[in-house]
Amino acid sequence: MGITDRKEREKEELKETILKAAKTLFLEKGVEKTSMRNIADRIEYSPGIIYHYFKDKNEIFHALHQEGFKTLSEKMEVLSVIQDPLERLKAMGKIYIKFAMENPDMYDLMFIKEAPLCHVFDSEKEEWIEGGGAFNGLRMTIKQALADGYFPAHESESLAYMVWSTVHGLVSLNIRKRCEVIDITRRENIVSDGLDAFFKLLG
Amino acid sequence: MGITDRKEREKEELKETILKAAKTLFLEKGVEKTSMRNIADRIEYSPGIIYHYFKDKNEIFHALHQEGFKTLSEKMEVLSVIQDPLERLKAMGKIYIKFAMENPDMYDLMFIKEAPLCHVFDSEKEEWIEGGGAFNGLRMTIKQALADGYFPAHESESLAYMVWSTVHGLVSLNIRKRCEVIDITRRENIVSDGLDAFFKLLG
DNA sequence: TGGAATATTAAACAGTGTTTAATTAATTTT
DNA sequence: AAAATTAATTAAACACTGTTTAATATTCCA
Repeated sequence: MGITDRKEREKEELKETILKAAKTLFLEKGVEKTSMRNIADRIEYSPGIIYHYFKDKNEIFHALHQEGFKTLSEKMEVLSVIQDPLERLKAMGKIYIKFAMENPDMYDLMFIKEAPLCHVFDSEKEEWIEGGGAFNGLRMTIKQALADGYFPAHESESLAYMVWSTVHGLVSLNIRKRCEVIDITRRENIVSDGLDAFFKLLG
Repeated sequence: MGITDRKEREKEELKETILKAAKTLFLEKGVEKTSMRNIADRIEYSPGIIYHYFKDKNEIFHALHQEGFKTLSEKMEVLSVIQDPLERLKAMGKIYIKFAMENPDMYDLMFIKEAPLCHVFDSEKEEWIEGGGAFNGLRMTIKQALADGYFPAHESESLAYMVWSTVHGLVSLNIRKRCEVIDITRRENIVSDGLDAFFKLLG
């Protein structure tokens, strides 16, 4: 039946409209400072309607959260052509940081904010699927590096976490404006300079 | 005159009481979820009174912020006896992480949350004094390390930022519950294991 | 066309940070 | 000591917030 299909589509459309408006506002003025009424105003509907499409504000957040991970993992796809694990690792770091610096609010949503993660993995103890997939790419690369003789005496899981921590630290301190302590002449490029320093350390 | 002094002291006392109540609640249920009425309830005063001692909620946050930095810098004092810069750097990392893991909510307040930093350095462009002091200790240690021949071809500012980023990343990903991606058998000790991996990389 | 289902809304509820004017208490001045 | 002044404290209000409810408008199918 094409009719029910179209109905479904139209329903999906409004859902999409809500999501788009929410995204704009969330990334513009932050999640906390965006109210349901703000979203409703923007799409020219009453606030109540949103609750027909999303359980609550957190569910909207969660939908955008997933969207962000999809975008990031798409950007990581180009890595498959890089054979050398160390080179791939470095390229990975660059992509990660580029994504974070180009979409700071989305990065914030994905990795810094706290609110709604319970939503993400608490349900059915499925352990944060999106994030797990992304981290697995890093883990595999590290494992291959170890197998190829890089980083002797290291162990994959803690090394992978440490690598992730470094790139996350570089961008999150910057996003959350803790870089005021950095020498002003170095501040502008401190994130990529820090990444280079890390690469130098990796060898 | 002792009388005005005592008055001053009594005034300070209520301020201290507010601060203590706010701290308890902030660290118990988070800053966002603690309302001014909650604080007022706890000290058995009306909500309005708080505004006689603090401009707004942010100012309370800021006061606790400073307190956290004082505590952390006190813990760093023992470092002065360590001569070798690399050893001192490692000890620094351990203290930093220990502080963060023992006071996750305070750490969150100091380095992860975003709200009130404008308060901290925007006033008089004095550039985030507390944080600057703490970072300077790291910077000095790194500079000494470079002077002593450690980390050849590295440069102090970006290296210092990278080191800070790594330890911050290690703890902040953990505090903000992004460690669900880590192998469950390794999860409990992943922060200190990650730190060890970093130390191994430093040499 | 009438009845059922759905979409949408207006209104209410309990909460928020903050400001205001009023009230109580303390201090100083007469 | 009494009155006037100042400070401390409060109750009430304002304009918000997320969410729920019952009522209304719209659409669909028989």
